Amino acid sequence: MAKRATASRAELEMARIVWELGGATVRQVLEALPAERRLDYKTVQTYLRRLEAKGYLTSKRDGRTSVFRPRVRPAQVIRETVTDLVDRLFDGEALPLVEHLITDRKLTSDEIDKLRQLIDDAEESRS
Amino acid sequence: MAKRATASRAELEMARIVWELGGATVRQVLEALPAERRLDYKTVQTYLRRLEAKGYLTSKRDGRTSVFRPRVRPAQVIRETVTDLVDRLFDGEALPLVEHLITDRKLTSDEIDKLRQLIDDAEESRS
DNA sequence: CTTGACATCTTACAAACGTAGGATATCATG
DNA sequence: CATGATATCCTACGTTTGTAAGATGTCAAG
Repeated sequence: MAKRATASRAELEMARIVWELGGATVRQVLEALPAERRLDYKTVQTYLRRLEAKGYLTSKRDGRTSVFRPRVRPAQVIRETVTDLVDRLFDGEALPLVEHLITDRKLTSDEIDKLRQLIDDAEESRS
Repeated sequence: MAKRATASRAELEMARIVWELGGATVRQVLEALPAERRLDYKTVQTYLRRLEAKGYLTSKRDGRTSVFRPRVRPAQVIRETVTDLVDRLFDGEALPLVEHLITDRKLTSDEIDKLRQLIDDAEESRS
């Protein structure tokens, strides 16, 4: 595990979009941001550049534009980020966070069904 | 909701301990930290002071020692923190995070049982 | 060809963070 | 009472973060 520097909150926000699109230009990321998140083009560019420097993304020049693509697997970054949160806010226990998510964020009944399914699956693959 | 400044990662780590203990001195927080987290007494003190300045804690002098206590409800801070994470990393969707927690962090079967219970309860109180 | 529009690259810059040092007061103990 | 341990208060300081400006290049349209 090459220990890359941790990505900041704003950087992760950009990274997620790149993951979702599979790869993206600065402009595409900018446009994929929620409407209320009004950032300058240059700002987004800075974040993507920093993510590249930190090893999260690679860029390839296509004409006069750079296309950024994922370099580490999202699941990996998510794991690290969530682990850090769980460690700091929940003393390393995952369940309280799940509990918070279920009780505090009102899940729809669809989501609850889906969740039940997930649990069954998880239990099945439990040794 | 008086918009207090967001607490940093290290600060939240301290806040959690104060919540857990109900109230604590610098030394108590220091000693409650995981062994591998080797921070200076003064560092912890700085975090607690900053948390107080940001409105998360209050302090009361007891002799020559200050006792810090929670000023905002933990659940509130957790909600804000988790919401931010979910927004940035999961596009606002809570379920994928739950999914990650269930599949990626191996929950024990005890935890899975507890989880089922939580879900049933949640469904019950669903309108 | 000139002029926008859009890119990149480099640089900036204040605020927040992580982490602690110094100065100084106080309390227990030899 | 001198001394070490422990506290507080205030100050510091390099790094990261969030956010963008300036300089410069390029392509497409009039």
